[in-house]
Amino acid sequence: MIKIGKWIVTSAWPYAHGVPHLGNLIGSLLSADIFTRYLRIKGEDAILVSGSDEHGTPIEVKALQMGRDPKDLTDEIHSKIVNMLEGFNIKFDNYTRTHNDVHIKFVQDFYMKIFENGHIFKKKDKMLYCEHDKLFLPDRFVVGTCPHCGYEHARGDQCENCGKLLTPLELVEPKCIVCGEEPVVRETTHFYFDLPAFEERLRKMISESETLTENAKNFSLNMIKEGLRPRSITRNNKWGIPAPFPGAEDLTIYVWFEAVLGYVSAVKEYFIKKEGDQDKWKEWWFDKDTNVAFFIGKDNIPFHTIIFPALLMATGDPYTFKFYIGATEYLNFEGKKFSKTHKIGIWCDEALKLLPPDYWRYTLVYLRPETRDSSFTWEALDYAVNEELNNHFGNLVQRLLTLIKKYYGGRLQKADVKTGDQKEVIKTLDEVSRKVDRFYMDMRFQKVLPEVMRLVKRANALINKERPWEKAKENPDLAHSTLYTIYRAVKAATIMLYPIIPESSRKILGYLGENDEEVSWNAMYEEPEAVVIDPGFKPPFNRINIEDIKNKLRLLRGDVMERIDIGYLSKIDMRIGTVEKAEKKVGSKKILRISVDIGKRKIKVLAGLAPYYKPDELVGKKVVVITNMKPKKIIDETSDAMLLAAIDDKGRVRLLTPDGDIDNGAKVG
RNA sequence: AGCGGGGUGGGGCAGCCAGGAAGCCCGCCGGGCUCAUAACCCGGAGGUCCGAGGUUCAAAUCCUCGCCCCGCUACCA
Repeated sequence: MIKIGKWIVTSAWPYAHGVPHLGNLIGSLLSADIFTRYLRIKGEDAILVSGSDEHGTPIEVKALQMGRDPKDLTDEIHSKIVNMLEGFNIKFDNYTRTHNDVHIKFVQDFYMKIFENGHIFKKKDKMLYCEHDKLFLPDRFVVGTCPHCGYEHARGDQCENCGKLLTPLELVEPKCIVCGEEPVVRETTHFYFDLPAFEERLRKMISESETLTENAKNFSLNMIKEGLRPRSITRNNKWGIPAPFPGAEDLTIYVWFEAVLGYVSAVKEYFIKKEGDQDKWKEWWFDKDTNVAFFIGKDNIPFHTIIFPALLMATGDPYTFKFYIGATEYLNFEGKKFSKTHKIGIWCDEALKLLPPDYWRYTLVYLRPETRDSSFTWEALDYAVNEELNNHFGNLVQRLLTLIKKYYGGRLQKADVKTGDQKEVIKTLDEVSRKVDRFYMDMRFQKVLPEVMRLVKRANALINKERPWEKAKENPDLAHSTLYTIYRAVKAATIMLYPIIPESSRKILGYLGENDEEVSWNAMYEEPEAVVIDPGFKPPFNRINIEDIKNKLRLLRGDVMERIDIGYLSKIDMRIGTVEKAEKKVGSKKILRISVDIGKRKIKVLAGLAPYYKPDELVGKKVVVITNMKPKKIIDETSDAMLLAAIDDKGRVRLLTPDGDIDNGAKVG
């Protein structure tokens, strides 16, 4: 295998004022994880770093409103994000934060160096200042009347009504968004980065880049053509990294210009923590052959193609510019933008309470907005998980394992391909793996899925056509080679999906008898002499019910569930009954077999109450029974009804019982 | 306004750069199979490829004009 060199993989730093939503996840953090996993199974040397971006006005204001210390607030949110990453199996080598000593010192030294190199200058500016909150107000913290159309709720940067771009000073009757009072104009001095000085070098760097996409290049070159402007790099915030320049005692570095340097400082911190080496990071960042992959949203492209490189250039240090930008468009939620205030969307912490991480990871890749905005829909989740992951892929795995276990005692010797159809499957495997390899390298993860599915479907078709369950007796050689071919296809599909669904892939590889910790891309081309499967295999995925998940989400949020009408309720026949007999079902830990007298007849219920009630406690108790449930088979016998019980968050279970005496058979409603 | 993306059977998309019989997935209709989680496989119906004009032996694909959708636009994180 050809090694491409060292890789630094990073993602946009989540802003620490809340837990990211599914759109943030696929755009940056998850994509970076997938790419890194891909590089590693290909044998590449990669480190994955990112962190929480915790400075800046929004957090300062939020803390102010909550009466909390900003650090205290970001501590909390940072740890939530860390938990969330763990939950989604997103494994960073260093997931850090901007309020840490290594970063703070790095940023100050970095800007001091640029300052000494003469690329930073001072300029006086007029800004709105809120005397009540003692805060300079950035664009979006001011609202007022639009001078063009008279719209009263125009924001400081743009009027949503007429679309014109504004500056806060143009607003008629401006108001502070925090307290509503009218701010005053104040003069402040800020430090500016001389971006235009780098126009030529940037143009050269971008147009000569062999790693940036056409799209990113054109977009960036266009901006340079329109002319770059100096950018102010300081703010009046208290919550931030103090600007190191002489005469900048009251200023902090503007978050944008500070957080990006985390890409470098997080690598530095990684090597300090790992090897105690202060300078090892330079072997990575100062190596012209080190590849740097950024996973960001589309709005962030110029920052990574223009501003960040210009800053690196300004230091005079030999930074690598072998940049790969994996920019995504936006993921919307059922056609609308994610919005916390309008409760549109799903947030990562909620998502983990609803489904296993791999189900989300697969669905998010399925929806990954690579060429245009896409939209999360419940139908897409349903399709991705139930059809593709479960019915096609999961079921194929289950079929293969069952066939090997049933007809070959769990051990399959190597076999050569025997039929044209088997040959076709292997040919598909080769084709698909080549394409998938390219898609990963080109950061087109979404395209991986239909390709792998093509192989999976071919494999399913081969089983149907060659009928190994019947040929195992009449033509064992044929059945044998069919199964070995399927085995190769399944293993290949599993490895190709590993970066996307790592937990499940590892599990499946374990079932297939691959017990290595390290997953390797090349293993998919190997043909072991014998395959010994794990006899304890289980279906790798389960079908999900979308309505249940929606309801679970409503419960999580404390929302009311879907409204139903009275007719719906009247279909449920609930009766009062008395428990007549109760006994533990043999061979089950949880199930009790209960007979309930409901007046005119007796009814049998199998209920999972053993952990909560002793059989004797139940006898004689008045309970509520749903008598018209469809019979449900539990283990080896059927249950004809259901008892109503309540369960709380602590996992306690209590049966419902009527208040006072009432006859058995009384209708509940 | 500027820049970018897009308009292809009921829905979602590929194909367009390097013109040559319109493809994939879902849905729908019909059939097969029972190894597999009512899962799997096969077949069928269904399209003025936004409109108009042009280039060409040949255009979804190239050119011109127009219509319609969506996103981005840097001292916002």
